[in-house]
Amino acid sequence: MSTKKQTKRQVTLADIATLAAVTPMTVSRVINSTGYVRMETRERVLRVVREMNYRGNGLARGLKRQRTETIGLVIGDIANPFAAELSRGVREVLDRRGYTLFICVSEHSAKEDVQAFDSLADHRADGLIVATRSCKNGDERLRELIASGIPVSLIGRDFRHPHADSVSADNLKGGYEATKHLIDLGHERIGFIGVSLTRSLGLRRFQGYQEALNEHGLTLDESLIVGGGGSDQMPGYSTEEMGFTGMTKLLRLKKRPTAVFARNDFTAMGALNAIKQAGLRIPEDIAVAGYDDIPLASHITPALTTVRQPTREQGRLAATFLLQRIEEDRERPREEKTFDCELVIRQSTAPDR
Amino acid sequence: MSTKKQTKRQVTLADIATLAAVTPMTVSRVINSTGYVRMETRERVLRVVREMNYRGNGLARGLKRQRTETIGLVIGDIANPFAAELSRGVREVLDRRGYTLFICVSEHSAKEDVQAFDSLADHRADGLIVATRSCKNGDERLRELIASGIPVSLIGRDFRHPHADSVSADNLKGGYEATKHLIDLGHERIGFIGVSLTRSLGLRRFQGYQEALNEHGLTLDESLIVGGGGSDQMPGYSTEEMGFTGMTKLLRLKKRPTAVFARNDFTAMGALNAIKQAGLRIPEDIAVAGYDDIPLASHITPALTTVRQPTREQGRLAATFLLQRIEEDRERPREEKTFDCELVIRQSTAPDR
DNA sequence: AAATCGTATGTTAACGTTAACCTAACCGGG
DNA sequence: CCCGGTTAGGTTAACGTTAACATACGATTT
Repeated sequence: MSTKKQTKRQVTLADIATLAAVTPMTVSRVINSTGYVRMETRERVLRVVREMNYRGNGLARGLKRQRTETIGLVIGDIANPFAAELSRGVREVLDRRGYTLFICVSEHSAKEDVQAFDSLADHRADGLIVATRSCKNGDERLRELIASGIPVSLIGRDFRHPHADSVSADNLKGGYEATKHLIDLGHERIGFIGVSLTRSLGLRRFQGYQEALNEHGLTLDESLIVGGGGSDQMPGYSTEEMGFTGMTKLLRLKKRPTAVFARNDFTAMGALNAIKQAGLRIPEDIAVAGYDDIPLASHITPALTTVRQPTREQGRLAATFLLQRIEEDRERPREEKTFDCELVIRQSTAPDR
Repeated sequence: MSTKKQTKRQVTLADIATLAAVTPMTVSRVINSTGYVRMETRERVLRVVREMNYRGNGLARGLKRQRTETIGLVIGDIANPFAAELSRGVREVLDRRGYTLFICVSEHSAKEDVQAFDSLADHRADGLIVATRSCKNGDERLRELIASGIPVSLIGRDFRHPHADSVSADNLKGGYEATKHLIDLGHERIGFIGVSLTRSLGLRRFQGYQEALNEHGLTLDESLIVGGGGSDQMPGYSTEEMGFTGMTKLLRLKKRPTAVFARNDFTAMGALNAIKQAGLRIPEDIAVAGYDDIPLASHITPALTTVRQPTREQGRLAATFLLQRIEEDRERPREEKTFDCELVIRQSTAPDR
């Protein structure tokens, strides 16, 4: 009835108990719907709970129960549609099972990666889903956390551990397929935009590109590999910039490529733009393939040929693995699943000439 | 040295204390670098801490200290570049001050909005930053949380409260400016893509559109208002679809518009695509303006005329307000700031005819 | 009529950490 | 040689919740 000036101390079970003339335990029972409580008592308690605007203290509850019903998701780049779709898949599963998802963003820096792990572990999340790129410090800390008993599920992270489940897409094969598609169309000078030759050669889709060239008797021309300019850790949203400058560089070559494969769709869109501004046509003059099949890919002109990975499924499965480990057997050996990617052919690729 | 099978019970301060032959309090002092501890003791404790792979329990610490050094950010759509940029601004400030950010996503549903608030409140986040669209239930719960003493900072949310700080951009003016720009170019039939006339007329940028038409003696033609098709709550990433179908509808009109203003850049890009596929040129046949200035906007052909809001600044300021309220005066009256938007004129708009 | 059972509570003791207070040794100055 | 201050700890009692156990009473069952 009267609004309390409850600014200093929070309302506790004990406060409710006093006002409802019962013990804290009874209030606890009412709130959690456990044990026996007489209907009349229940209602009296609930009335006070509402009147006092009581909020349970998750810290105390978690401390006592030794679980928080909370899962942490660590992603590298929040602007990335891939991360968005992933988190939807994760949430689909968690929501149904009554878990809350907290997302931490590490913006692709190793330091923040470790910080994110620590925050979530310290707040006693019941489990972690990690979707950031591997890095030495991060992997090291992850190993410690797993050793200390926190269930961990990995998505597309290049890190194996006997007690961490792992989900990924076969990006090597995806990169291979996209490149093979271009080769099958008759292209022989195929550029790759988005890796720097001095680092980040671990990128799976780039390895697929190399493999496809190899297998089809084409030699890798280093002048056709561009991108990864400044930092290798740049957040995804600026990769269209990389696509643009990379493509611009390729267009200035004496013998420019007739096709390019971009490390992701944003990069591809930057490339598309560079080609258009140079007055060339896609796919007639230069064919372009991307990776990820972001929603926009089919909504631009020309629609982008790209590689789709089952992103939401990866999120769902990672969450499912994690919950199994949490609720069933924390000690079981790791589950692992690699999804196939699917080449989506649209209008941005066509035969050479 | 030897790896413990620490799977059941977590390592606690008391465990460390026993092994280091001190009391838990001393270990606590070492870990928090408070009070007096002899160098030798400190090192002995730290050695055990490392050996046992000890992790502090944030729940217990938070319970005791009555603060968790954690801030919750609630956003509606994780795929939205706006949300991404916002969270960067927030994080910039929080990181510097030693706070951890947990992000909750509510996918634009009222129920999930409330759930997100509750999760964060129950886990005793020290404060909340709310960047979701207003809804009745959400506003109601927010009021309760604020009443129960949780500091809240709002971003672009249509909800006022005497004790919640608020940051926003003047989207009405932004919508007005964009529309005026089109009018100044001589356009008289200007479409709007992205609202349904039966609901969501509260959209500020649409109100700006209406106002601009009014002030320049143009009558609002309802057949030029399209979009908002199915759910009004659709996640942002599918809005390019809305732009495409909306624009397609406009193109089929007997008297089609010579310019369109889209509610956001994704919608604008969908519209761009529809126009191109219809064989028309931008901006010669139809001028297009978007809203938000997402990174991609300047990287497409034609580069998109759009309205930029200082997104990162909004995040920074919301976080700053929140920390002030948390650390200085929880009772102070609300701070409020509305940022100006900036019309960014690129190649997608040109004079009529 | 005693034994048994289901219902409706209350009591106690943690969960892991730390603020606040207390003790004791040591050091230099008057 | 005693006093006050610094250093290096230890002790106690919470923070808010709940699992486990204990109690009490009426209703059956034997």
